[in-house]
Formats: sequence, structure tokens, C-alpha cells
Amino acid sequence: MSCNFGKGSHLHLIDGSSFIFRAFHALPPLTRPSDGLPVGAVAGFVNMIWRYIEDNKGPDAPTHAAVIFDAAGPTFRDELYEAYKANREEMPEDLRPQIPLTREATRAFNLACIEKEGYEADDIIATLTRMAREKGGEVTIISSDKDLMQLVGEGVEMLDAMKDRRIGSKEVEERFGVPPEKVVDVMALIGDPTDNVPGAPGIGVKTAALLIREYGDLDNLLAHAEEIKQPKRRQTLIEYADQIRLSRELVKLDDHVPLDVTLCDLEVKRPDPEVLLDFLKKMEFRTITKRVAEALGVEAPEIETKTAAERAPEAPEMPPFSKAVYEAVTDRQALEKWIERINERGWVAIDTETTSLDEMRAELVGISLCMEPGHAAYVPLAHRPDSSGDLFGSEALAEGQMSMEEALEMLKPVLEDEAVLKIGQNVKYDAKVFARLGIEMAPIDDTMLLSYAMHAGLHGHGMDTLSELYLGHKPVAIKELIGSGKSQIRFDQVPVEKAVRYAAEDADVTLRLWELFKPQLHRKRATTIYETEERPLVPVLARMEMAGIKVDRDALSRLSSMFAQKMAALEAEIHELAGEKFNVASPSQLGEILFGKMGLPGGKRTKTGHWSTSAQVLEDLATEHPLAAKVLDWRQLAKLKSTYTDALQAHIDPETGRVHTSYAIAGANTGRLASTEPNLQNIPVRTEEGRRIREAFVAEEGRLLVSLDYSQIELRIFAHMADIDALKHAFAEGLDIHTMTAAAIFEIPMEEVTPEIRRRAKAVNYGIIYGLSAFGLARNLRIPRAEAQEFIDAYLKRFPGIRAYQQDIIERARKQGYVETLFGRRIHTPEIESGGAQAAAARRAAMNAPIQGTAADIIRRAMVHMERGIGDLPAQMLLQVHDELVFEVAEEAAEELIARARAVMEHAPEPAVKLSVPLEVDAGKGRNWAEAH
DNA sequence: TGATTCACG
DNA sequence: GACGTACGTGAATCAG
Repeated sequence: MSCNFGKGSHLHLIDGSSFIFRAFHALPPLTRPSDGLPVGAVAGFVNMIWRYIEDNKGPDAPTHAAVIFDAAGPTFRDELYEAYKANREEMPEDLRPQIPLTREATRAFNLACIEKEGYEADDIIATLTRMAREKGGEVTIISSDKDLMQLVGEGVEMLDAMKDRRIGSKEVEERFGVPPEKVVDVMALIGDPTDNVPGAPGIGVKTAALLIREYGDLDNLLAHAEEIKQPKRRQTLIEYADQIRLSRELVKLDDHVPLDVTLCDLEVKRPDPEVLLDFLKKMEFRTITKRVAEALGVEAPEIETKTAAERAPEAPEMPPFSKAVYEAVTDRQALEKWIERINERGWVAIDTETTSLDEMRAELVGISLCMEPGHAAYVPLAHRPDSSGDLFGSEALAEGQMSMEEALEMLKPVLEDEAVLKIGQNVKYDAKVFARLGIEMAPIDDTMLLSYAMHAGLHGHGMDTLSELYLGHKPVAIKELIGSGKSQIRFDQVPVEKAVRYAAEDADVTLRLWELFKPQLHRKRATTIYETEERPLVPVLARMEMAGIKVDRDALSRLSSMFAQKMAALEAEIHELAGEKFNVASPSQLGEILFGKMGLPGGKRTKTGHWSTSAQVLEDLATEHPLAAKVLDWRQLAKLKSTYTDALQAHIDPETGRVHTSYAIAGANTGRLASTEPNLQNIPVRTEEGRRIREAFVAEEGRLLVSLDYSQIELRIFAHMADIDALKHAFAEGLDIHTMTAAAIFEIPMEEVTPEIRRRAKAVNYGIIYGLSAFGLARNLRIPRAEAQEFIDAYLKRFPGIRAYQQDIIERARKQGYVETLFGRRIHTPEIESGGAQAAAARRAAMNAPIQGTAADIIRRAMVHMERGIGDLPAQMLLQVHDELVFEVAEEAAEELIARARAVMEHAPEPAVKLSVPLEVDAGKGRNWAEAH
């Protein structure tokens, strides 16, 4: 047999395990539709291999290639050192069954697939690399694993496929401070905590490289260890010499693995379309199958799979969307028939089409209805005739629509019928549109909220997302009807025929989602949350939003002018100090001036390589140069003006004279609301000038604003959930919690706690809730990291139980994939199993979520119970700001409102939960929000 | 569109 | 096997 490998050959060795791992963590937990087999990692792996093949077609194409895997079971390194890789976590359960499938995928691509019992993939790669070099060929190793960097050299380089970065000798040297052939020696010294390679304690990359450069190699270094000047290093090297030698054995790759394949066997072959497509079809990968078939110039096989909807036991059969029948309802008789069927059925999915996304201005254009999957109606009511050429936009209506008045008159009884459930996606929107037309839509169900109660943290809850994920169907995009950007038209300008398909489909999708989700609610233990906190909140929020809050336009306008004047003055001073004119609002220009032109110290780069000019940086710089302080002042004013005094005026509704925010119920993963257009949850309060803006939020004549807020609710919840006795007692006794913890940490009497010490304790208290790190606390308090660490240690020592609680949360997040609030709200934490910084962030989020979420539950419950609680008082709830509720009330009823609302808020957890700490509510009243707060 | 910055709890 | 560094949001602005 003649071997075809020699000079001019180019061998690619793909580190299969790292592909799998990356694929697994990069993708959501996909399952095969027909049987639920987890295949996310396989899908990612296939995509990566395919992309690799597509990217390597040119003149540089490899002549030979192989994908190398780690074999299961122990390797020779385990015999060398029993603790080897002892730190490694077990393979996630979801991944295990996918491993053999990735081998199968490799073969389906007609790529050689190599593994060898007793050896790691890295050793096989080392062996093949050596063999190829001996025959005069070139080698590219597709991996970013630092363990493989020792192989780089003449004719051998690495390629990080994700970052598309080549790693040659130069890059290796940058990384390890020594050329590739000395990498093993350096690695032996620094060790590797992930693989449990011990190395030399206290020696990092820098020191290791320095030592190896000085002594040439490891053996020589250890032989001359006595001569090293630094006592610590000398001692370490002498004391741990054996351990270091062992480490070298562990990190050094074996390039003489006995292999059953030869280089000749690795010749690149075209994939056999039939084999490859068969495999992809078996995996039920629709998108990649199509893409591959296209590229190979063959027809894609039909993949028929049942979606999750059809698999769910209670889920009814649903016809494919391609067979759906959507009809336009244009006269009384047709609508009567639909109404009759709705009454028989007892429920209807409903969706409104309007002229705007702003509920307060949106005018109704049409209504869609659906009671059974695949059959929906659209009732066009206010579509305009084709007006192309009519510049003024006709007031006339298009032909073939029934009158709005007539249709609403017919639908009103159904929409208000207690016996007919109205199902919507984000139904608050439709409810508000109807409310402005004098129709109180009730009772309601909401697919967005069903999803939120069950899937918070997993994905968004918009209709398109849900449809694609759970119905496997991409709905018609609104863009296709109304366009986007400058040429966007209103929905009433869309021709009826086009609107029918889009609008009716939305109702169809909503109904299908409801039929799928509703039965799952109970199994996912989400019924209570949904029924007590999501569904009943819809009408409450709708009323708050429609009520709006009065804003004094003149006051804002005066503030705007004042800010503008001050800004102009500051801008002149800034230009003067800078010696040139530039755009102060441009961070890049500012950075260039400060750190480039003026050469000030302390320049940090953002991750895109620009100079950072954040407040943190500028504050540090303020002592260096007056320019920084001026810019900070300017920035504050610019923010206040553009985001608040200017923008808020634009949000005053011309009809009501009030500002109507919109609350996103399913926006924040933790259960918090989010306020948008405008955001009334971030109105300034921390600075004097900012508070002036709150003065513009006012009550009507003869009324007052009342604000009630939970005092330190998250800390109280933390004390309860983590069951920290000392904290619970402090709250029970009504002590100032920050002073108390300060006294405890610093072991001084409470009377001796200074404001500064209290401030620090407060930062630690909140840090604890956020999953604190010494780094974060240090930055926050502007103290050295070691000092921050001391605070934390003292805190954890003084309040035992916190560690255990937090570890328990992480453990649950890992095991279950979600964490829970006291009321049973589940917040999913899919990122927690990913690697690196992502996982660290996910752990902190997981620690915070039960606390923030429980606080959110409590205020949601308070809001749901509030209307009943305040009874017939002439008062209206207007705003929610996470731990605060703002009301407008007749002056004489203010005190009574405070008493009643406070009672509702303080007892909001009951009867579901009895907290072991008291909840306290502070209250205030005044002509404006600043006075009330 | 993404990055940066900053307002709130 | 590294990588960034306190949790959760929304909005304005610049720059490409």
C-alpha cells in the first residue's frame, strides 16, 4: 500500500472534546422533538464541524484531517497520580447520552474519528503531530487548549476556531513567557487547578517563566535551586521538587501512543450526502439539514416531527399551520355565528390590532378571534382604503368592513361575560384598548404570563419566541405588513386581505399556546403564582396605567432651561480647560482629550479598547485635574435634562395631561415589574438637583400624593430565608440594622459606630444580598481588596449560617435548574452549568433571585389586595417602584389611606407565608412626590 | 446595532 | 480552562 502522506501534506487535528464542551454550554438544552432525547450539544457540534468544513475549502485546505476524542475511563496519568483531575465535576447528565452521537456525527461527515483507551485526546494529537512532522508534513491543531501549546513549533500551529485566531510560537511565547518547547517546564511549575496538577505552590506564570529563562530548563533549575536568592522561592523549589517533577509528567504529552490508524487513513474525503443527511434527519435537525443539503446540491429530506405541543399528554391534536383557515368577518351574520360558537365553547383567544403600540393612543383597527387551533377569524373595523397618491391620508374607511359601533355592541356582552374566558398574549394591552371603548374585558387568561410563571429565566415570553419554541412555527412578522423605519405605515393602512392572515394567525397562535401551557401549569408548580400574582395583577396595572400621574409641565420646562444654562457655562469652561472645542457627550472624544492629549494617569480601557470615562474613572481623576470634575457635573445635568426634564414633557398625554407609563409584568426574571415609556421607576432622588424633578410629579387640586415604602425589605427577607438569628433579632427589636451589623463586625458598641463605619456595614449588608465578592466590595467602597476581604470574613464569622444558605441555593440551582422564592416563584438559572465568568455571574444571580423575587412577590400581593383593602376611599394607586407604592388621594382621606394601605402592605405575605421578621412600611404625603417620599 | 453611561430599587 | 469581578432594570447618546 502506498502512503499518500508526505511533504506538502497538511494535517488538521480537531480537538473533538473541546468542540463538544463548547457546544454544550453555548446552546440551550435542545431536545429531539420526537422523543425528548437531549441533542443540544450534538447540534452545536454538527454546526461547528460544518462551519469548519465550509471555512477550510480554499487553497489552504487540509489534505488530511481527523477529529480526536477523549476515551472514557482512566488514563496513564491516573496511575501516576491518583488525584489527577479529581476536581473535575461529573459530566452533566444531559451531556452523557450525546457523547456517542458526536462520534457518529463525525463519521457521518466522513471524517476520521480517533480515540484510544488509556490516553487523552491530547496525547493522540501529540502522536499524530509527531508522525506528520517526521514525514515532512504540516499540522494545524484546531483547539484553544493551553495543554496543546507545547506542540507548537516548526510546521505546527494551533487554531482557535471560535475566535478564529492562529496560535504560533509567538503567541505561545506571549502567553507563557517561554518558547513552546519550554512550555512543559513552565506548566509543571504553575500547575493546573482544574486538572489538579499541583505544581509549585505560590509560583505563577510570570515567576515560572522568569526561572526557566534564567536556568534554561526545569532539571537545571531544580538542580540549582539552592542558589536562588529569594528565600521563599528557594524553599518552595527545594521542598516541592518531587511534586514539580510529577507535575511535569502529568502535563507532558505522550507522543508515542500506539495507534491503529496511519496518517494515510486520514486523507480528507467528501462526505457522502446520503449518509450525512440520514444522520441529520435522524437527529431531526431541520435548519442544518436544509443548509447541508443545499451546499451538497441535493434535495433536503422531509423531517416530520411532532412538536412538544403534540407530545404533551393533555395537549389536543393541532393541525399544521399550513392548513389553517383564516377568514375575514365582514358582516353581522358572520359575527353572530362566531359569537354563538364562543358562547358554546366558553373561551376565546382574542387579539386586537391597533394604530399604535402606545395603549393610550392606540385606536382599534380590528379584532381577531380563535376557539380551535387552525381556525380563526379577523374582524376588520377601521382599515383605510388604498391611499397611495393621497398625500393627506383619507379619513374614509375601506369597503367590506362592518361598523365598529355595531361590532363592539355585539362583542361587549361576550367580552364582559363572566362565563367566557378571554385568552390573550399580553392581554393587558387589549384590555386597555377595550377599556377606552367602554368595555371591561373579564375574566382573562394570558399566555405570556403562563409562560412567565413557568419559564422565567429560560427565555423571553413574547409571542414570536413562544411560537417558535413551543409550536415550531414562526409567525408572520409585523414588519412584513407595516415595514420599518421611515417608511413604516400604520396598521389601518394595511389592506384587509393581508391583515387577515397576520391578525388571525396571532389569535390562532395564542390559543394553541394556551392549550399547551394551561395543563402544564400545575405540573410545574406554577399555578399558585400565576393565579395569585400574575393574573389578578393585570386589571390592577391596567387601571394604574390609565390613571397616570399628573406632571407639571411648566416646572419641568423651567428645570430644562436652568439645566441648559448651567450646561452651557460648564461646556465653555470644559473647552477652555481642554484647550479645544469638542463634544463633551462623546466618551471617545473625551477619553482622547483626557488620556491622549493631556496624558492624565489612570486611563482604563473598556473591552472595546476605548478609554473608559465612567463616573468611577472621572471621580478618581477629579483630584488630578479640574476638567474631570466639570465633566461629571455636566454629565449629571445632561442626564437629568435629556432623560427627565425634556423626555417627560414629551410623555405628557395631551388628553389627560398626565404621564402614563406601562408596566412590563413579564419583563424582569425575578418577578419585579419594569416600567417603560417612560420609565417612572428611575426618577432621580439621590441628588439635590435630581429631587427637583420629583417636585414636578404632583397631585390634582384638593388631592395629595401618598408614598408608602417597605423599609429594608430585602435584608429582612434575607434574614428570614437564611435564618440568621442575630439579624432576625435586630429586626424584631427595631434596631438600625446597618449600625447593628457595623457594631458586630467591628466588635464595638453600637454607640461608637460612626457614619463612615455604618456606611461600610451597609455596603456589606447589600453586598451579601448580591452575592458579594471582595473585588466588588473593594471597588464599591474604594478600599483595598484585602481590607474588603477582612470585612466579609468578619461578617460571615459573626453571622454563621450565611455561607451554608448560599451554598444550598447554588446547589439547588445546579440540581434543579432553578431557584425559588418563598412563595414558590421559580426563576431558572440555565447559565449556572456553563463555565467561567458566565457561571460566576449566574451563581450571584441565583443567590440574589430568591431575595429580590420574594420582595417582588410581596409587593405584587399587596397590589392585588390593595383595591379591596382601601375600600371606598377616594384614592387611586398610581405607581410602583419595586418597594414603594404611590397613591393619589383626596386630602382629607390621606391619613386613613396611609393606615389602610400600610396594613395591606405589612400583611401582604399572609396567609401563604408567615415571616419570622416584621415588615415595616414608611409613609409620607405631600403636594408632590418629593414631599411625599 | 452595539457599546457606554447613568438613573432607580 | 479561563475570565472578569455585586443583583435587577430602561433610556439616551455616540459611533460605525
